[in-house]
Amino acid sequence: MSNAIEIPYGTTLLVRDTCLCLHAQRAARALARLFDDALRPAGLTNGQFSLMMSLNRPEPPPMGPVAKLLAMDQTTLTAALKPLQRRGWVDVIANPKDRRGRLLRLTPEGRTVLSAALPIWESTHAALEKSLPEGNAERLRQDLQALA
Amino acid sequence: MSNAIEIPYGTTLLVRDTCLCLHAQRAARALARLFDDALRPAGLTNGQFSLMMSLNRPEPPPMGPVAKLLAMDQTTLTAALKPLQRRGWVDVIANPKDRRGRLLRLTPEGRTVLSAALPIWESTHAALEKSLPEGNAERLRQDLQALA
DNA sequence: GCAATTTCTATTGATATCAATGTATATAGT
DNA sequence: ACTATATACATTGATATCAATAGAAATTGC
Repeated sequence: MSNAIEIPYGTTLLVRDTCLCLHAQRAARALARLFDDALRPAGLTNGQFSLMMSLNRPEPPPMGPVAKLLAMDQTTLTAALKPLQRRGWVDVIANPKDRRGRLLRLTPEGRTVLSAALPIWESTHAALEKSLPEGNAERLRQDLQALA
Repeated sequence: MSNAIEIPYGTTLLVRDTCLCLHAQRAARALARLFDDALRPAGLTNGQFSLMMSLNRPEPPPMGPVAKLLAMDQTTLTAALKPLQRRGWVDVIANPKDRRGRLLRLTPEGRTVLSAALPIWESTHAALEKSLPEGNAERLRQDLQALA
């Protein structure tokens, strides 16, 4: 008898075909590339666009809620802010209501960049939705929402 | 009159709620955390699990098709292989049929690690599917597949 | 008011992701 | 065979992602 560990090839195919995590990572990579390419002329990645858009509020939000909204680790958010701060598109200011925390505020330059990127997002997203069967976009949004 | 650029808050909310790319990134992050946590005792991340599982084939595959299967950049794959090679779980060998290319092969140790991780994946994925409404998992898989 | 706990964020180290570029080999056109 | 093009992969540099840890300030229990 053999001690060799064998995972049946059929099992491999099953995991490949059914793993929701793998499917989500694949789709996330593909969509990231799509929007990164489209937004490149505006100088933003898809993540930077989403982050900056989430900061366009009447009142600058603290970091915690923004990280939660984007379903990302707080340390990831800290790192993601660095290049945006460096370019002068986002200010990280003290929170007068809570001296532990910071507030994230778009600068006027940041708003200019973001508004230039907005029509690119609109056309790219419209083309994407059009490429999906009727109704699938909304259904997909709801299904994804249930995971995050 | 003012030159200030203003993106209406309503536009921000619309982008947040409808952007498929953002929804996909959020879901991908959430599922990555779920499986990373579950697989940690096995010493694998979700991405390493998917990658190693994709290498469990009758014949060791070249890098290109593996990168395509995972919908990742080829340079990402090269980088992802580094820690697996270092730990002796994957061998990168010359391709006798094409001297430009390499073949990726699980080592016996790699198969041991992978087979230990497999039941963790099974239980984690079963629990995940159970948490979704009946039929949504399969539908979601198909919708995600259409994107990647 | 004080101590214990919790919350908010930063830092460090490891891995993941991709663009840009370069090198080697294979393939196609002639 | 020769040249031009295409393919396969590595390297570098920038950003993204998270765990582990630590510090500071707020909150809670008393």
